[in-house]
Amino acid sequence: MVKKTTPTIRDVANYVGVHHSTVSRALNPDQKRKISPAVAREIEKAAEKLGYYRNIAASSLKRNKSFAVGVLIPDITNPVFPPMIRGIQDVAEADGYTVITASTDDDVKKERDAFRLMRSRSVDGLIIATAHLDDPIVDLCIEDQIPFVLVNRKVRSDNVNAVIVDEAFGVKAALDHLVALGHTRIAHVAGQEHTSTGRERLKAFQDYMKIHDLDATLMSRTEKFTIEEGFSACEKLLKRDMIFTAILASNDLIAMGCIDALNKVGKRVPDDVSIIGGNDIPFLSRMVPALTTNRIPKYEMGSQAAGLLLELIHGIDRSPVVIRMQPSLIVRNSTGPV
Amino acid sequence: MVKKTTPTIRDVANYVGVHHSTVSRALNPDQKRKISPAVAREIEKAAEKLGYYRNIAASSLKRNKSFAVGVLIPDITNPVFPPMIRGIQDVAEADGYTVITASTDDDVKKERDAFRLMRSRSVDGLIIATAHLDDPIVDLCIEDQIPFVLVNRKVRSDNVNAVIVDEAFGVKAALDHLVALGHTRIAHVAGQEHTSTGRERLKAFQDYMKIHDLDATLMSRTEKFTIEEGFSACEKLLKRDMIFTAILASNDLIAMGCIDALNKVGKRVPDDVSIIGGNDIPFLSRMVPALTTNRIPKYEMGSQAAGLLLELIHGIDRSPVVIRMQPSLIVRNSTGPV
DNA sequence: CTAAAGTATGCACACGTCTGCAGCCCGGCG
DNA sequence: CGCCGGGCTGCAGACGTGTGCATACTTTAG
Repeated sequence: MVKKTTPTIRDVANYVGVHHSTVSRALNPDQKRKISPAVAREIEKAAEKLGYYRNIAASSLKRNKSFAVGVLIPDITNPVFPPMIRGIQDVAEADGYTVITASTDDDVKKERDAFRLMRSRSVDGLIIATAHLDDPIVDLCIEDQIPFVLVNRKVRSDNVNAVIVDEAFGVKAALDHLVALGHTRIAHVAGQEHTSTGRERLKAFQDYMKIHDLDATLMSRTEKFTIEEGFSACEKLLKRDMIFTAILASNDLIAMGCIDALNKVGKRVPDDVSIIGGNDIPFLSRMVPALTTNRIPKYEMGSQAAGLLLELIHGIDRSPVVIRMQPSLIVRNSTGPV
Repeated sequence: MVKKTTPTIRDVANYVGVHHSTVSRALNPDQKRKISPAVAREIEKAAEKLGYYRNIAASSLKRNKSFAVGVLIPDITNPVFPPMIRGIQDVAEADGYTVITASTDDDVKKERDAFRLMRSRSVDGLIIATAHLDDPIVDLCIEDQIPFVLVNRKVRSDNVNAVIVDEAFGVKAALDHLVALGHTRIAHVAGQEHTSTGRERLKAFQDYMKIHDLDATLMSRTEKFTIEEGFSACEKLLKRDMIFTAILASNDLIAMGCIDALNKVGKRVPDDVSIIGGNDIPFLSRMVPALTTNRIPKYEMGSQAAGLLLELIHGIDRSPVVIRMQPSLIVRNSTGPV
């Protein structure tokens, strides 16, 4: 058996008896009107019959357009991201775009590699969920004029398209809830300082505490949004012999780490310490304690970001917009009265 | 400001003062030895300086090789898959391959679309986690001579590369555990009949029950591996007034659905009914009840599959292998004595 | 009936990279 | 001194598709 070479546009053309340019036009939606309907139908039939697939590499080369968008995320294994990715995929694919995702582990070198890869594949746009407050990748995108939109995290400047969360609103709701339960000594376990999420949540915490005349110094930082980091940050808090009856954690994973650290020293949640997370990753309601958290619309954030990106790719230009999604506080039973 | 066009191999060549073919060779690891080290170094410097990225579309077109592999999964939102994907990405990327994933929702049409997409992008190989027992996509791969390996699910034939789980072993371990606890009336909530996972687990269940002279008719089927399906399947079981003290669910999500259904009618887990899931998705240990389950090595399954695929792509040919990974029963507290 | 306008298709080249072949230079050997 | 061989580089064509331009054919208006 001979190795079948995949059919090209010319094979289809020969089969039908027309020039290959005619086939090219017939198979391109926006050129199809130039071709007589009868011929077009015949070409489509032949293409189907021969098992023709357009060679995107060739198309991409000629048109200088890859019909692919890149997605940069810290880690696909973090449960926040799959729904976002799905949101992105659903709208991008509906418009004929392929999405290529890369995990960067919040590592600057991997981020650079991923960016180079995306450039090599000449993606038509980029969705970046890995942004640092000052991000060299973002600078590169601007310099190289690659359409991009940030999701989840933003950069310092507001002059960049982004779909993020109204952190101040979420933190206020969480703290209102704790205060209503009678808590006054509330600690914050902050996320990475160089991300907007970590920084903004911390700032909102401090602002709130100052306004309400509460102690804003009960605080510990983490270097990553992980259970392990939450665990050790909470341990530090405990070792410093600080007195607190509640913790606002920067996200759910950190909150889980805190719970572990508290349990380790015999403190119970919510009886001894109330705790609130952030993001609302799946299955929280089944856990014990079921974590009170700020839910963010992960899928919608992804689809919105993709929508925005497609607008940019299609050349619709207006000034950059920062879309802030409203989180909603989901009260479960990791919080209770003092 | 003029729109900068991205530099090509020719720009680099002009900059250095050599022919562009020399640049091409200098930048290709396996051709580099043909170039004098001095020139090669100079070219690399120039490429870096000018911000050159190889245009993969052009390269792909010429070499008839895309350095991309496709991954077909049912749904990226199902927590089983992200670790597998990560495993695939890590080994594929280490070898210079980009991975493109598509969610198919176990929908035949979407599977076909995804396959067409992968063909269009002329991926060098495919990893398929969506296989049905008889799968047209697999047939297409064979017909078109596209290297591929199955992961998670296999097809009827053993003559196809696959990395899967030793289901019989897992089911036996789970049922041994239940029997040791004194259970004799054990129900099975089966997964999709047209998948190897669903089918093999069911068969292992029936075989085991027969050997141990237990009632193998306590059974309900589902159409998807989801919480909702598990819920309604369990409801059916309950409505039929069957007496059982334990459930072996085909996977964790189905098990969760069963728990919900049991709770709804006031039955407690594990006091009234013991239950065992499958896969060990993340965070199970934090849930209540903490689900007893068969852990499968998700990341390793992904990385093994990718390794196998790369071998195929590199032309190493030997007869197809079916790798069966050993699951390990993780006993938590969704199971207890009768 | 003729000219203009419109429609449908063919022609040829370009996109950026790769690679077989040819040719050059240089050192070594007979 | 001439020839050979090996190392390095240039040359040119090809990969499959898209598109501006030319051309042939059809329709319409005057």
